[in-house]
Amino acid sequence: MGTRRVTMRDVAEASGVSPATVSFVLNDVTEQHILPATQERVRAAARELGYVPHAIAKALREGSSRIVLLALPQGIRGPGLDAYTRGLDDELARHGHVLLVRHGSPLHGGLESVVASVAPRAVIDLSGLYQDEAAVAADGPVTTNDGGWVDGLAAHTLVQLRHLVDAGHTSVAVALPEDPGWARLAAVRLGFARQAAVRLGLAEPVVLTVPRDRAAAIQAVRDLRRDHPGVTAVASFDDAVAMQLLAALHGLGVTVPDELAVIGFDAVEYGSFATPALTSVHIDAGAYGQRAARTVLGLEPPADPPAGATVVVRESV
Amino acid sequence: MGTRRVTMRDVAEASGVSPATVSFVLNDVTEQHILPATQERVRAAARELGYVPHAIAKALREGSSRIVLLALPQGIRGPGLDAYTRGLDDELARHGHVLLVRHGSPLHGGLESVVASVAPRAVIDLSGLYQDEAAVAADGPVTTNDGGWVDGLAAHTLVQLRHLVDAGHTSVAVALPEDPGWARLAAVRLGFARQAAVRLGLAEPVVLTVPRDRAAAIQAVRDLRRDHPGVTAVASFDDAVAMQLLAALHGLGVTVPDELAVIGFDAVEYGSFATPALTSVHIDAGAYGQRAARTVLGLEPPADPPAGATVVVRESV
DNA sequence: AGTTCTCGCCCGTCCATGATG
DNA sequence: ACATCATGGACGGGCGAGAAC
Repeated sequence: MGTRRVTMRDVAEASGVSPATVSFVLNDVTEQHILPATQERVRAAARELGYVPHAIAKALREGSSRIVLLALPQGIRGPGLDAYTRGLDDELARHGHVLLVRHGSPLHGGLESVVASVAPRAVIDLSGLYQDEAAVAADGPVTTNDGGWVDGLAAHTLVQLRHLVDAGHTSVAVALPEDPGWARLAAVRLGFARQAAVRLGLAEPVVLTVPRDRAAAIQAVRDLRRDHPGVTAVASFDDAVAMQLLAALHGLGVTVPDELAVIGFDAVEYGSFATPALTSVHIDAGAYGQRAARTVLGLEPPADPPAGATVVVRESV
Repeated sequence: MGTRRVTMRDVAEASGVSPATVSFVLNDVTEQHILPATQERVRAAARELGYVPHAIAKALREGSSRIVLLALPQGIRGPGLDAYTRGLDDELARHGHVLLVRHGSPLHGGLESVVASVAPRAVIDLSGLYQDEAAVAADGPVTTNDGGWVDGLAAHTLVQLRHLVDAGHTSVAVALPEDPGWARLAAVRLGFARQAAVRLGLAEPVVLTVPRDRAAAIQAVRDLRRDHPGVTAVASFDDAVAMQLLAALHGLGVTVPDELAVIGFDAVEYGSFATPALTSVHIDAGAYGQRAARTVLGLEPPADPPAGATVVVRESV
């Protein structure tokens, strides 16, 4: 119980040297020449005593902890983001850092106070991607040190639309969620979709906002089909929107994919349980996470751009 | 750029007192009487200089940071857990603490190294709930300082089964995921379901393990119906399993809920997009999170037990 | 020159000790 | 002698430039 923690001074005493020497040995400071014999004694003592460096003391000295903070909004999820997080974590671990996630309620004074009380080595703030409409107006760069995650979304959106083109579609709609919490990201993604349409020689995509309410969603789809009868496929913001769409189309008696094709984004597993099973875009974001890690740590990011996205072909396109 | 951070000594100098006095004032130490006029001067100086206490130094002194760490396994999600996290976060914020989440890969040496480098005030480790089968064997108490979250699951499982009983079912099955990552929690939940069955006067529930693979899932359901024709309802481990089940039943041409009713757990939004829309159990875990926060902070947890779960009635039961 | 040590620093906390009226 | 108000400085644990052997 009351056993005080083992400090460097304990190790120093046990091995008959000064704390400074212990520090040099345990940190492999090459500028400082320590007799191999001494090194051995120090290491042995450290091992025997079970010395563990005190992270807080180290952080005080170094000015920041070895934590990297990933700020995410509440309730934002998805396979792609999971992969991103994993890639980030792995690469950080490789360099002795730890990834901690802050699922930020915008309450609580926001990030600053958290950053102040954690003193992380770096912060990757993705919460700007998911702001309410008020914040959407001021659209500067969404985020910077994300390792290209947001830029990657552009490429992935291209993959999504290209699949529709490859399936023979020439006039498509883009389905966006109604939720204001997604407004910022929805706007970003819509921009990417427009760019992709241009590159693919498609007509300007029709925008379909899908309401939460089931009846309203059905109405929205009905309107789309009436106003834009030429549209034969819908590229969805994500799989949740796609599945809402599928449900609405089922309600309307529209067959998928024959009368209207639907493709999701960021393939979730449960998409395969829909009827028809949802075709979607699988995003392997691990490489982006790794890039982000190297960026925030000030290391050279890998030259080769990350691998992109692939289409998970099921039944809805 | 090179502006050194503002320290307590700067504030002391600016207000003509010693650092000690600044500390007493800013921390509202009542044992130490400081002239109100002096207090005002100190506070004014702190405000003007934009003094922010250095969290790491404080942590070094206090022995631990004001971080509470929530350890979760990779990829574990759900509305209930979200609510739990939010309740936890809110209550911690109310007491000047910060919740940080560690989405732990069991690699990276696990929690210990993270704890060592973060020195959190407390750790709530829910990762034990989601271990592989090897770890399942040694089933001690799953977790302790979770504010009753796990115990709550027992109550919620009772709500789930009770809904089936209220709908007139007398012989039910429990659907569990095949994924070994869920084995531990599945075992726990199955235990709760058995207890609930006893309390409700139901027969011992039949266990249905639902394979990932679609064809295999269909086969499993077919077997269930052949071997246990008396079973008229299935209580699912979670909504994902329930939706798999729905898909399999659709494939078999079994009508839901007439021939077989299905109820999910931890109502996800996309359950409403299934056909038929999935009836599920909504878990309001905020109060559990709050309890957990108070527990780990050493405060008195609220006497009244948290509100339970409610059934989201849609179409599948 | 080759090794090792002394000592101040990082910054906030709080006990023991003053200073003042 | 006695509150009341304020301060010096050790401490937590690791680091590393410069001094010392």
